[in-house]
Amino acid sequence: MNLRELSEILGLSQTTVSRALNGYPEVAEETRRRVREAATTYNYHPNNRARSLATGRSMSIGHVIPVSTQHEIVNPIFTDFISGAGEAYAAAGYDLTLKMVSDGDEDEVYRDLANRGSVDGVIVHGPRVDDRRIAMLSELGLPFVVHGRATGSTREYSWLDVNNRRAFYRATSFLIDFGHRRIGLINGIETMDFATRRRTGYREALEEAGIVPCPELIAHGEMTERHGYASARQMLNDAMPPTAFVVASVICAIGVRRAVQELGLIVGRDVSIVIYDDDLSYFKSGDDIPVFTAVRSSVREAGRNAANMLLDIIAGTGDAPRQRLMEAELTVGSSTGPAPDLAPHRQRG
Amino acid sequence: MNLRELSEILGLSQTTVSRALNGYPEVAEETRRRVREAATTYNYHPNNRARSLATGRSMSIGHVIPVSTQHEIVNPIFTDFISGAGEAYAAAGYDLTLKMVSDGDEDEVYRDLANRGSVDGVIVHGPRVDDRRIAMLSELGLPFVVHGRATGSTREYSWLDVNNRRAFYRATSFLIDFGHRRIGLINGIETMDFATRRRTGYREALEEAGIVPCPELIAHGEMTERHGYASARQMLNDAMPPTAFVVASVICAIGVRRAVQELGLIVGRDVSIVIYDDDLSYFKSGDDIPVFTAVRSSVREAGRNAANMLLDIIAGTGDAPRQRLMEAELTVGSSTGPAPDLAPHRQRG
DNA sequence: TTGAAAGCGGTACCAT
DNA sequence: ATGGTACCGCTTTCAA
Repeated sequence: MNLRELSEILGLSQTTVSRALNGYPEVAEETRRRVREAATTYNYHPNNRARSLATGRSMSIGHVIPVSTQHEIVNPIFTDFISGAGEAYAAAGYDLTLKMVSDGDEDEVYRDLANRGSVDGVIVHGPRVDDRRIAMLSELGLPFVVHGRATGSTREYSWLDVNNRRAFYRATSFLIDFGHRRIGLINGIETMDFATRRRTGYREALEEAGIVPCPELIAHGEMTERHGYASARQMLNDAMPPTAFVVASVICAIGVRRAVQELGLIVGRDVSIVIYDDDLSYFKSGDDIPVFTAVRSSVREAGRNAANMLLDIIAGTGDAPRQRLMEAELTVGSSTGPAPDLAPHRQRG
Repeated sequence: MNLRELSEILGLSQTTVSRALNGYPEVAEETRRRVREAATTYNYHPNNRARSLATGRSMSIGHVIPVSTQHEIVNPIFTDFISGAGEAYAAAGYDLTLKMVSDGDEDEVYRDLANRGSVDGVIVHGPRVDDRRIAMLSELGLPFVVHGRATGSTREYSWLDVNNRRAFYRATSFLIDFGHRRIGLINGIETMDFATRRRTGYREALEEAGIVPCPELIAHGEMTERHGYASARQMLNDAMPPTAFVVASVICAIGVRRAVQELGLIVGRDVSIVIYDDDLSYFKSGDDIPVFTAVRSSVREAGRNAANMLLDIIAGTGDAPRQRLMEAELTVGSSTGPAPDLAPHRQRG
């Protein structure tokens, strides 16, 4: 059933039927009622492609997810983020076009999206330090919002980010306040922008307390159990081992804990662990971590916010780039027991 | 730059230009060369929407992911599956439209997708036992492939699945062969079709060995650490505790291990654990599991296969429903130590 | 308040 | 081998 058929049945013009269905004010209420009824009866649904062609808007937003060929993990936080964004799109009648793209081909994917008009805007995921995609998208004229930020980009652009620097500043300060002086940082991949911000927050906290950051106590890598294990193991074997860790993901923390245990140390007594993770849903507030502090933010909400930001931009409600920094939530305690004593227990040597 | 403009520049008709660009044989090679060159020079890209309207194909595939409102977890295997499917789509010039949809609205989403012609086919994710979506999609006439199966559906339909029954049959038999008689099953949510198949495989292995399956040794739930912990804990506190567990996810297994340890038992000595997981990439072959057997299959490959299956169906290369069962891969050993002795160590009581 | 008709940017049939 | 033209299904001026 298409518009022409429906209008013929009703004995009205396509114009009127279209207007009635799209809520134009000049249609008589009685006519509108008839049209709506007929649309339901005959199960009429406007064809998306035709509408898109006529209006020039595709009513779809692109999400481009970099899938690294080296790092086999597709970050699950994308899933939550997108799920939040999806809600916003559904409410606004937009579709979501997903592009998983391996490292090299990214530019082309964006160009293609813009050139072929398959989407009205894009959300950029996983920005790297000094990400060149931002300049490219600005030039393409395709509206976009970055999930995260790209340090070093000279242009203005729209983004939504969690305050990673602040979260890690707080997590580190938290440990320092308990008396820790040697604190290891198990961080993400160094080229990712969020990892550099986290490191900055960590460093700031140390420096503020008069502690000189020590390169051996900072590890970068993919967020896996193995990375947590290997990094912690190495740090703990050092002449001056850390008494605490700030860990950038729950999964990593599991590895850290294993390393600690293998050395005959006890988590929460000999070594304290503070975890940051964008999403702890798998662990229901860190069930598996006997001693922990979780700094958490709602990824789903971030997705919804970013999507709405982009829809606003597309609607042209304003031209200036929009920025939004979400603060992370700090939770202290363990769901499996009493709140841990985070003070360094004794000096080992 | 659109087709009309390009053809005017070239002094050719739109028809010829279109044919040249789309590889029709009747175009003179010299003409084709000129056209291609001009297309590059003027950065011409055909508009997707217009093409879709003209051809009647949207060149997009829908993936509908059920996002349960109760269970806050979005299964990360979707991510890998979709990433594999994305490769297939990219190669075939298709887009991927993603719909994350909460329980209630599913029907409407499929109807909408079909009615508005936004996609040429869909992949159905997370089928439940006797899933009504299959009947609905058949009636809608929208080509679809199910990732998994729906027991109880009377119709023929296309699907791609991992042989869950067989994987759990093997995992269970494996433990039985080592002498275990009381084996706990930590399974997924009961209404999910894959969970019932897994349970069937587990039961078959037991029955074949003359062991009567015991309801207290079967736990269903969301695949979280908490579920693994709580279920294992309860089973181990029973008068007749299990000497081994078959666990349906790595995350669950972490909880199982915690439960075992809390009771002063030792994994690999007092209690054996066999894990099945669709994707172990987070753990790099189960780093964190000192004793394990992983039955693993490549989710990404499954996604690619399912996508190609659907594209075949759409291309009409055949009309009969296609089915494909992928066998899981069995790995025995631990990356963190020697292959474990899986025999039950001693009788506790 | 309603309708006629000109697009939107391609594809594909029918001529030549 | 190339061109003319009628669509595809909807939106949107302009006219009545």
